[in-house]
Amino acid sequence: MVREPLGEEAAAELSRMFKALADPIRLRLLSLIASHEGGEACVCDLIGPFDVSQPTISHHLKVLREAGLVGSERRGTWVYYWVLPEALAKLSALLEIPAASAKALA
Amino acid sequence: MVREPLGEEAAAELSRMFKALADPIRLRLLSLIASHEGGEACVCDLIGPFDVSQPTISHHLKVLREAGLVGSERRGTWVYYWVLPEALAKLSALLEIPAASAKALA
DNA sequence: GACTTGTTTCGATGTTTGTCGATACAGTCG
DNA sequence: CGACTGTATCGACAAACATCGAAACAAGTC
Repeated sequence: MVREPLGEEAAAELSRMFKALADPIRLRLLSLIASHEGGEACVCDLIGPFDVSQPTISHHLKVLREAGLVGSERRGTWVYYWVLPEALAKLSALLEIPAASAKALA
Repeated sequence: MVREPLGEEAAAELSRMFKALADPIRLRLLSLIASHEGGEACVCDLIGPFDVSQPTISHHLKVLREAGLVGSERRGTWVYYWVLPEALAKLSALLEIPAASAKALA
């Protein structure tokens, strides 16, 4: 982010991922999934903690899935979700601003 | 994010910051500012690269400012913007998922 | 003070997003 | 097969957002 001025296409793709994170419910969902034992959680684990309806949770999970932040799979009756660490790592790396480029140290 | 299931208030605050990043123009603005020499840039430097009107750029800068991602100051005729590294570092740290919590390694 | 340039705010408009209830689909168990 | 549980999709609606042009504001110059 500091070295390259970030081309239009790259910015468009990254903004899609950040957009998926730009909702408190989706952030909490992601956190619930990541902190769940085994690194995965079924939808039934994810509905209780929220005040919104089940279809709404399902919608948010779809947004996370289409953004490439989580994977999912049906196993029998339940659908399980897990975090895709590479995607988060990509965003995390982007936001690491070398101290040398901060204004105060320039 | 992995250890704590991320409380409602924390999620709300973080989602506000991610929302500011959830737009390709704002990502490119941030990148332009961060990569500009001296770590800061005046608005006049930030208009050229985009196809949108100048008020729209000003609006996006306001969003970044209110999200606490950049600081700004008027110096004579021009207004300068710079990145606030602590804010980005906070988000970056949040997205660092320890490998141990990935599904495959659980 | 009047003019000019750089920047922000305002009001309006079309689009996107979050949410819901109703419904459809998938799998399990009698 | 039929009933039941878990999950996803659909259609609708209200709220939020990106964008623009016009207008206001700020600082410098004549």
